Amino acid sequence: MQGMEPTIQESIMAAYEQLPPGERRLADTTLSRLNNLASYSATELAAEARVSKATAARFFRRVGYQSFGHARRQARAEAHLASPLHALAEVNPSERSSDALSKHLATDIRNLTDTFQRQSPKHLAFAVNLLAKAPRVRVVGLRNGHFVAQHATYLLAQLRDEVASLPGSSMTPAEDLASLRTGDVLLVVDFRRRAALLPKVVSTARAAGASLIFITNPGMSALTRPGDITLHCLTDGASIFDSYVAAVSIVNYLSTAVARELGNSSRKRLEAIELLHDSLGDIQH
Amino acid sequence: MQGMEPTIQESIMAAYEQLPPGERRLADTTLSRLNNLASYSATELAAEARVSKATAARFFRRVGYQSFGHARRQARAEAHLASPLHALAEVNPSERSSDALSKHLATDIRNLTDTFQRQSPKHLAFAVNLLAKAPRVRVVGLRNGHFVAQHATYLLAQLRDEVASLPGSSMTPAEDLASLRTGDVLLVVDFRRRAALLPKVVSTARAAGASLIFITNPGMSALTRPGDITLHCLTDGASIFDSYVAAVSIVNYLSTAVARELGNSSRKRLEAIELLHDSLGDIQH
DNA sequence: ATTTCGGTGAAACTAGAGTTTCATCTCGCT
DNA sequence: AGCGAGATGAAACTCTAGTTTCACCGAAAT
Repeated sequence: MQGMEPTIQESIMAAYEQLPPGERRLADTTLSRLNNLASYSATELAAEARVSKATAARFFRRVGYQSFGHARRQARAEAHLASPLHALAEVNPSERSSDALSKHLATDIRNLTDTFQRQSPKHLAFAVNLLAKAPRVRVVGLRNGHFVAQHATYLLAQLRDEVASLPGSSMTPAEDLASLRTGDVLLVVDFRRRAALLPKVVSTARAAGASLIFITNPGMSALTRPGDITLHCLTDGASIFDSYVAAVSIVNYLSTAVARELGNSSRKRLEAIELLHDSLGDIQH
Repeated sequence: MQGMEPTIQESIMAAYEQLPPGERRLADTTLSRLNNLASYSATELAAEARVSKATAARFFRRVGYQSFGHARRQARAEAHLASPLHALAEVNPSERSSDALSKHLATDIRNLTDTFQRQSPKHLAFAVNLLAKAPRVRVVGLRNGHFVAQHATYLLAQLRDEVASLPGSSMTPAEDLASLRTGDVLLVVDFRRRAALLPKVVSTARAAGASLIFITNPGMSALTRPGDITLHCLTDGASIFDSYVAAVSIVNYLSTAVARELGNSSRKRLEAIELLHDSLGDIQH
């Protein structure tokens, strides 16, 4: 670990004994705010320690930083390390080779939490209601979104009738789209690097009077119109590939909520499917 | 609760739909920094969202604050109120919230962390090496595992040649399986409620001398044999449906690691695919 | 007692952050 | 096409936070 620059705390503690009284008070208040130091201004810290701004400026220089700004920047970097996410990511402290693994995990946890944090319960409830009550539900997702769309279709089809992925077995989605009517729902999975086909699908469905629900990442709003429901899912990847963990999680949540809303009817349907699979020997228990 | 001033998040979300594109990007970066928003300057946020400082100033005014300074002050007040990560607090057994959304999120975070915790770096590295170096890679997943298998195929096919999902376009996987030889890899996605077909696929591949990598949940080992690689993914759902978030995350991680292992060759392939898509007008940028 | 020297705050100074203005651009609408 | 309405960035501007200067103070040393 040699050659590593010291943390703020280490820098301050190293100098602590040599500090004059005023600066020592300042050191104390600084240390006590260490976790979110970056959100305090030098002036505030100075006031808290009952010293002048001048002393504050000198203090941060004395303990080794070029300026308060430098100390603050490092403080923020450290705060990031000390965050709960990082702690969780350190699942295996013995392994130093698991660095990429920790980073990956941290990224996905962040995607999940940030995604759910920004969901509006109202929008979610509205989406669930549509998915439960619409005469037909169609799901479309291309390229990156395709597998998410398939998952959604698979789950919803266990709960209710008239759920289908499109394009279905046929090559083009035209026929499937043609069957859409007012009141039907099109669930659109639309991620970065959208396929060129998608805008046409969407506008066709819109023209047919279908309600639209989008699962998309922030910054992809070009296809949406007022009245649509948009559920934003973060897709930041730790490396070259985007991560669709949050989208999969949202799909699961939506499906669960649809099941709850449908109540008995969906339960019966699930049981019927179960029975069918059993009699076909389709599943190994 | 009436008369209570809205939180930063609420303020932003309320205006979110009406925001122009630039300000919306800014809203996204702001929301993603919500935890320690106070430690960022408006200039930094603006740079992150690739908008001008002017837009940043307008943004905070538009969402209802007198100035950025007011927003920042409130952000710090909230940060001290709200737990570091509201959601993560719900993970531990205090369990005071009956909120379905939090429970769902907590379950998926637990799935992720527990899944990564139990991965052996050695097994992972071995799997990555196989996926990178094998002459052919085939991926199979049925029912619940199908969409995960598709995702894996989609990602790996961008990195190397000879990756395919099976069953492919044909109805039965027999022909695809027939082409497997010693040294090839079969990636098997095998979750609870396995389809009856899967054991046959696996035994055929084994007979052909292919190496087997399993992505499966704990307690499904019936198909594995010594020498296979098994990556266990938790699939506990918060409610009726199992959650495949951890599996999707592992697939992403594996693919990323394969890309790293292949280095230049995979980079070239990615670029070639990119170029191809562009020339086909397949993607909207 | 005098000198010296580091600590300190007031105030001048500077730098940089935040705001405002204004010209440009891009839509949607006639 | 032509015309608003709104979005946006560059640059001017303002203001505040941070730094520096400088005079003063008090304690230790002579």
